[in-house]
Amino acid sequence: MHAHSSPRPRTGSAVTLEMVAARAGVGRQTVSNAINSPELLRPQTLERVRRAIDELGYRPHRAAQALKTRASRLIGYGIRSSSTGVPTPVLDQFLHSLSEAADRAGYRVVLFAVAPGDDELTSYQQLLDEHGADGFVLSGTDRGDRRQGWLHERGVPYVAFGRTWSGRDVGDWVDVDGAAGTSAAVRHLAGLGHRRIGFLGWPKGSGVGDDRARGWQGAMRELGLSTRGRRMESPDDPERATEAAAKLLATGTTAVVAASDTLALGWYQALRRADRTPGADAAVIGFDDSPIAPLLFPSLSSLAQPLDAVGRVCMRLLLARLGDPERPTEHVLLEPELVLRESA
Amino acid sequence: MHAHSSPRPRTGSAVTLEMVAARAGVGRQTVSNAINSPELLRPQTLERVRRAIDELGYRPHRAAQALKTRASRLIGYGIRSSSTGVPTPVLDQFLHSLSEAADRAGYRVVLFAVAPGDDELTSYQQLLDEHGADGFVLSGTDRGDRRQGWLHERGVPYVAFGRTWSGRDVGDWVDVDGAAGTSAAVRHLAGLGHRRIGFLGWPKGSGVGDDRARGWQGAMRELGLSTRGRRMESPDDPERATEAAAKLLATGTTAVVAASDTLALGWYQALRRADRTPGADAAVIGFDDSPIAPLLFPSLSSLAQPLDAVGRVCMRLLLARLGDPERPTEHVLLEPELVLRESA
DNA sequence: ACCCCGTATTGGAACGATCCAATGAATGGG
DNA sequence: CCCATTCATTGGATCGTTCCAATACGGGGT
Repeated sequence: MHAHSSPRPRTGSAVTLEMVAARAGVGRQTVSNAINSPELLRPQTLERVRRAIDELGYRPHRAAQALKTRASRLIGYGIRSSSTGVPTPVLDQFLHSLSEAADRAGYRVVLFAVAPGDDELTSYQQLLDEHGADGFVLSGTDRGDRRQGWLHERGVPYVAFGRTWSGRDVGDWVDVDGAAGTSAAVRHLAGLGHRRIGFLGWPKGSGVGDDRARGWQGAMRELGLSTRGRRMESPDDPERATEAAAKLLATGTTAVVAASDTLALGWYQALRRADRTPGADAAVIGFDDSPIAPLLFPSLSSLAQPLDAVGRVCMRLLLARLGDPERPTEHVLLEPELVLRESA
Repeated sequence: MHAHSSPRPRTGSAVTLEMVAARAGVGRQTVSNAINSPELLRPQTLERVRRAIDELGYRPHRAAQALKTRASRLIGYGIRSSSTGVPTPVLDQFLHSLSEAADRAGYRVVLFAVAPGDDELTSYQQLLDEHGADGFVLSGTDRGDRRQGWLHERGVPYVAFGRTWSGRDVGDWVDVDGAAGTSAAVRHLAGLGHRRIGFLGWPKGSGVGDDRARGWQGAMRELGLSTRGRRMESPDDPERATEAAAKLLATGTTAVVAASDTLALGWYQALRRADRTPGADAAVIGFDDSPIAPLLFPSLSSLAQPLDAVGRVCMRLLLARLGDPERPTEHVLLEPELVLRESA
């Protein structure tokens, strides 16, 4: 067993194609081919070049490649300026898987600050003009989002995490099927014997929220259960959510599906004020499986968005689009996973 | 009032220096100078060139710049592979402010996946060899972290969010002063009349945790309060935290400073089991001000890390280092902010 | 009028990769 | 044995910028 330190040379990073070529005793282009079209080389030559490459620790200079091939192998991810108040949600794990998937394909994710307000598009324009990205990933699309249309018009490759909520449905997207999630939640609660299942949602008008409401509604109908008076709305705020939950409780609702974990917490609090506790006889299922869910007492069942998968699929669609700008658009809906804990 | 659409031309992004030069009727280099050293031009020429630049919507091609200047104007941020289990914490807001600060300085943050395990350093090596980043930002430094030493040896510019917990203290870093935070928390609780103030911490050996414990200890001593039997340890897990908190409660502890919000939740739960409720007579202050803090009932007071500031300062130090590799290293400690809510 | 000097402006060369057309080597058929 | 044909390999030109050395310009001093 040899020494622990890797045998690979930690050469100073000024190795060029030409140097590798000299070492291997071949021409410059042959080395390039060894990397990009190995099938062109005679096996024996290939072997010799490959040895030279890793003896010298050669890596192609990305800027030089980008300049010649007109492709930066960078994917832009615009993060909206914090001055808009709310930072982009759940971005963490999504970015993680996105950038891992990108790496596997030889791409990288580059973050850029998006100017708030009217001219958020100029940030995209700028990155494009600079050739600073080959394509984009959007997230947090909402009604009236101009980015999809804008990018589409210009034929810029992109994928959105989140469907097109307004305007024509253009471009590739990946989204989580909120309706399928809430629908599964309803069926689970019904399986536990609940009949008076309510929905705690956001005010109508938000694409995401309405989608989640629809799943509850659909499942209730299929099961032959009445939805009358079982739907309450509240902004995503604990105090208001508690009030809305209290109203549901007053109508004899025994279980609730919530559009977010925050709203689910409203149900917790409403129960507590009524001197009851969440669980078998007063169940609740939240949405997003935020880090708080397992920490609550009792721990909160919730619908987890498959963010890892979303990231991977986004990158798959984007790469396909980069490879063939003319291919038909593709939409992918992924199902959230019902994570069962004590609250249901 | 003119039409809403911006008057700036949305030119296809193939504008080069040469084209601008032709339009302005000057030489190629003059345009370059207009951008990089405007003081060299006669005001009149400068004006003419500038007009040509934005008539054509010119932006320098970053790859070409990078190739010639040997600087990519990209900052690498390695995110560890998810297969290690826990995703990097609190990364969200930090990345946000980091990348905004970078943008303001004409830099951008590029994410790269770090191979887990032994050879995480090869990911850094690779990015360097490719000239894919001019410097790095690290976060989540812990004991036995080899990255700092490795980068330092090679003279690679970097900043760490998190001090060097082991080995020689090398390189620039920015960190949050955990001790100052817990110390402020103790003083606040003492100001409310508490005398038997406990500490709920992580097992000894983690740099961050020990630091937070130290602040509590120091403040207690200064106030002439005894710490005997008032410190309990638990991993960051609700159930175990509850047990530890229960022990503190049993010794008559009336207020607790916790090393994390999760641990603080343990105190909540211990109280609840004893049929009491967090608040004036049984206070607690958490750490990190996670999103859950305001959602709890009662809402949790917590020490918020100034992540926006950390991001900005990281970028400031890194830019300074990039500008002058020989400058003395700089360390910045920022104080967390005590966010008071119902629990204290 | 001449020369000189500083300021303003210029085009060639280079960064390190890939594209392309051309060359050299090897194979096979007549 | 030679030429045609394929296969393997090569060096020149190029991407768009900046560095560099050289040139053109405009006065001021003698």
